[in-house]
Amino acid sequence: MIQKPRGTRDFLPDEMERRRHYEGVLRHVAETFGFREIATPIFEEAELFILRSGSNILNELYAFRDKGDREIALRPEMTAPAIRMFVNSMSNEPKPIKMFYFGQCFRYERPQSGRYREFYQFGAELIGNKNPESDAEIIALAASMIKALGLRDYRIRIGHIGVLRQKLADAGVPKEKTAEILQKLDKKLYDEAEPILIDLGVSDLARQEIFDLTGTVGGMEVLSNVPGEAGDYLRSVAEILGRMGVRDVDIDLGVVRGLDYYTGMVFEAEAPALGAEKQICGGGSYTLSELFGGEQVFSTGFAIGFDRILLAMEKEGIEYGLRGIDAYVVPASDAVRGEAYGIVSMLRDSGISSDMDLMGRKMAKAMKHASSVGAGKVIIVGEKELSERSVTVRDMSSGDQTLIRISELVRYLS
RNA sequence: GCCGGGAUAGGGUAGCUUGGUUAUCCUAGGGGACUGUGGAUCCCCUGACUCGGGUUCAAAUCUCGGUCCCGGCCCCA
Repeated sequence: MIQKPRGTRDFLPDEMERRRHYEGVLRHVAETFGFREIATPIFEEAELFILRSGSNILNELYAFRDKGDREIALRPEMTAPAIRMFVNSMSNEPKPIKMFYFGQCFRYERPQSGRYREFYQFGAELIGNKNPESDAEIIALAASMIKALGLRDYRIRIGHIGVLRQKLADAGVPKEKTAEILQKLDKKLYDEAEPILIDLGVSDLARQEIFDLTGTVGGMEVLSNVPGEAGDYLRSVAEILGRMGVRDVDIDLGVVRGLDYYTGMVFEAEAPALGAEKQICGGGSYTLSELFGGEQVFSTGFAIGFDRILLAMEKEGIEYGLRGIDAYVVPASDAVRGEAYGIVSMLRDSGISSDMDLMGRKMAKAMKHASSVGAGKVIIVGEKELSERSVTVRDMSSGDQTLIRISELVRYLS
């Protein structure tokens, strides 16, 4: 038997219906914020992703050479393709450009809980300007999406990469060491960061300031302790979020994100119930367009790990009720089967989802089947009813039955 | 890439320690009883030891390797 490749999944109809439903919830929220959907290719020139993330990502990329000798990679994320698209074809559109996307991405990693080689991301990018308004808008969108899904236990943490980078530079940390230190700080591994800083000759005072900064965690009020431009900036973001009624966010200046290209505000959301792979959303402000041959344009965006957030919802016991089918048409005998085809067809033409027995089952078995496919109503087509140009409509949850004229059926079921 | 735990019908499981009849039970699916009414009962049927090698008279069971899954580490754009 052929198995599916490692780290991939099949989605059976029940699961797919649930996924499509929540995907629709996310789309809807994005649209209410004035974002419009885009789609980009599932594969791109590998170079695109290397430009964004550095050549070390090649290890985790599904990359191959195609028949035309091109270096191709399955997309590992969708920010770079979105910005490439912007540079290629949207750079003269009125700003800000608000776009969102949903689709699968691929990473060659060891699969574990909430981590797959083929996974789904829902993301949004706001291209236009670097200002608190844009950042607040993006955070508000992310917060609204998570809320709309019904997830309860999660935290959104907002930080600012600029402050920390500046601080490290001022303290004399060379550029090539910055990433390593930021990585330690991101995980709050102060014990491991300290000796590196000492080696680099960073003073006691500067080290203390760095640790204090990354340790600035809490509600919006902790921002009053943050000096300088970044402090003012985040206070503006917080102010706008407050006006928008976004409450479920915290400040954590230790949020660092992995990448060099983030320029200012960064944020993450996590669902603690997920364990090791608990991050459900990540984003921030950045510039990428200049890397892809365009002018430098400031953007801010985020991506939600769709699979993870669904997993978190499942762990919280949030259940999705399957829709089932509106009507199931059951001929009472083979003699009236022909009439039943006409009725099911009439219902379908009117937009009422309907099905009928294709297995040649007798009535009792057909009823049973109607029940197992979640039919709301069963339309019993029998000789007795037909003689009055009617059918019997049985409500499957109550068991009540009514005689309805065929000419009235569509109206009755609508 | 590293450490650990797993894999028995479509789903969930017993059996494995101590190798030995036709591999257990539940559920699902198909058919039938009920001759025009589902979620009830009864009967029948379908359907599994992850794959490959080794040990053995004999392997679901012991052993080695592959594959996949799960928990964690690394990484996480």
